[in-house]
Amino acid sequence: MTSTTLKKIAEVLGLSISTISRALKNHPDISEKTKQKIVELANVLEYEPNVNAIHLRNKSNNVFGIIVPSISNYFYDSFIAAVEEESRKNNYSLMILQSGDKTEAEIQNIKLCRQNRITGLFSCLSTDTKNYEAYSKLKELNIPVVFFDKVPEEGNFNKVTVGDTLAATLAAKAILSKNKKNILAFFGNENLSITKKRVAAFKQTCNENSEGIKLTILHVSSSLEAENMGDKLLMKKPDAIFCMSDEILTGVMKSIQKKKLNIPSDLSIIAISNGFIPKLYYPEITYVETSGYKLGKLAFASMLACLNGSTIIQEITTESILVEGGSM
Amino acid sequence: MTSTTLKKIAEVLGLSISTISRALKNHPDISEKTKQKIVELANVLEYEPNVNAIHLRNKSNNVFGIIVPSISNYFYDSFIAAVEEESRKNNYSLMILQSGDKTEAEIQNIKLCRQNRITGLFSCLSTDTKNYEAYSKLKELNIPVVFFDKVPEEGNFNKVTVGDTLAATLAAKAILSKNKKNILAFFGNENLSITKKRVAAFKQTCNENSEGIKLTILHVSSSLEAENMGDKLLMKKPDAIFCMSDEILTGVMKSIQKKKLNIPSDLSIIAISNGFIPKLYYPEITYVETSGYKLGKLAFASMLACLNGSTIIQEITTESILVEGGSM
DNA sequence: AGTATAGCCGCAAACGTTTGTTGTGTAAAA
DNA sequence: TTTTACACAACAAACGTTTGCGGCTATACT
Repeated sequence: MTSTTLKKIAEVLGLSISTISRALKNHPDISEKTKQKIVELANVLEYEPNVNAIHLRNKSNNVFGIIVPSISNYFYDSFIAAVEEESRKNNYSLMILQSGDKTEAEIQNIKLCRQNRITGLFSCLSTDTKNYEAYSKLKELNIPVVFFDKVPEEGNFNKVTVGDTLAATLAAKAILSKNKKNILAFFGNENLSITKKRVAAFKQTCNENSEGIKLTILHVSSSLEAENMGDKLLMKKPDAIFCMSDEILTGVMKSIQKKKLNIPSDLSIIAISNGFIPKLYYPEITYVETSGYKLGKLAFASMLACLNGSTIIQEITTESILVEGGSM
Repeated sequence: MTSTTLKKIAEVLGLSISTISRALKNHPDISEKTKQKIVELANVLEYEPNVNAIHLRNKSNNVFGIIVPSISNYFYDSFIAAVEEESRKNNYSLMILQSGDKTEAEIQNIKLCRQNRITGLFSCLSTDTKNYEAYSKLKELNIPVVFFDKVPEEGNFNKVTVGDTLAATLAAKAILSKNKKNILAFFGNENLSITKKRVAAFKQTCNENSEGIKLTILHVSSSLEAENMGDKLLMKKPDAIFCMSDEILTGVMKSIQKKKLNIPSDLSIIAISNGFIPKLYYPEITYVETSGYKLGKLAFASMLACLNGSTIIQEITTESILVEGGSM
């Protein structure tokens, strides 16, 4: 069975195609009686406009692209979920691409987006992407780009990020307020701006209240590495541990379980997280929330602003809150 | 800046549009010299074919739809990741929709797919979807549908599922081989075919080797419920626990950690899982693997078969393997 | 020299819309 | 009755491709 078109309806009713088109869009030029007849038949025949034809004609295709390192990630998932929700609400569809955190794949994806003449792009940079030329080209084509999470350090781009500084500060304060003295802080790849900001804020907060505090800062690049470092450094009896991400937290927690340490009596632990992983443990881990979902909503709003002609380059940051588990 | 079209290239070179089109597709009718000139200019001008025009002309749009209950789910994520990989490799794009496990949203999504004239649909049923009419309509329009994970119990549909029976059997055997006698088995919503199959297989395997075995079967519908049931039933000193899913496992594990029980000395635990959650604990939980990734690859192969005109209705099941952690 | 045969390329229609312009018929105003 | 106006609907072009068919030129064959 072939799908029904304006032409088919027109033939059945003995009217012209343009009349059908206008009737279906409730154009005032068409009389009520005619409209009724047309709408009725359209329903019977289950008319669905051909989006390709529409987009071809209108030179716009109502599709957003979205590039994430990986789709199997609770943070990006919830980001995507938020964008998807808003997109649907606003009659856009979504094209989701994974970069695998590789610059090459990222560029390939951008090209794919160009080919598909997307309306706008949400993108999260791969760890070692330093060249933003491909993005600049999109801007030349009048395709707005909103970066999220991992964003370019410079350049005139729209960015939405979690409040790294605030989040790390909150976590540090939570630790200090419990009078902890021997703090072990785990961070990720030190080249990422996200890491730099968190380290800086964490350090500063600790320094401001440094009365006999011993702070050890570690950089690890995987869950396994975090676990191994934990295995070594737990011997030194830290009384508080900070994990900058879920991935790190899972590694450290394995190390803690291995040693059968009790939380929070033997040591406290706190993380920056989206919330899923911390709630997996008992007691639940106290964390500073960085919501991918909220970030997604913000990103979408920023995108909409661009589409409505706003030329202001925005750099938005989400608020963070402390969510108490039982690990402090 | 406006994008370059065949027409533009044609004008610059003083050739006809059709010649450009053919040259770019390496049609034998066009001479090598002309081809070279054209390809060269196309590169300089960064020509990208307009997919909407192509799809309009060809009446096919190389987009697959994929409906999942939720995108924030490790199992579905890896399923999507696999399909996305294959799609890209085969020059398709993907339209990802979430049903939120609600029939209403599911139907809405199917409609969206129809509107976009997708090439094919991958769908996972919502828990209480009983009416497959919307899917039948797709088939009438010659749009192939491949169901995955949660599939219709009847009806002539293509389905790919994890090997529920085999997986549950493997898990039960693993438990029995360790000579456990007091088994607590957690299952999900008992209306789902997936649950029914797993319960049946698990029971049967236990019965076949039932020498003084006490088997308690529970149905829970959330992680929290699993945790609560665990809080109660752990008093009865089971020596082995089975969890049919990640969600249930996380609940039970909290309950176990709460009671500071030791795994595997106090009790053993085994789950059916994709593998992410079990590896979060120490010792890592032994599980029977049901890979969303593999399922995705299978689903895609099935879809391709449909597209190539195969009219055979397939019902494929993935193999499961036991992955040893330290929890048995 | 005349005809057949390639080799190379252009014409034009079609895919399904949208929309500016033009063309009817009828009713109200002059 | 003639003009003016308006309500309603049709015409046609355009969006960027693809592709069957036909046309032209030059070479090869009789």
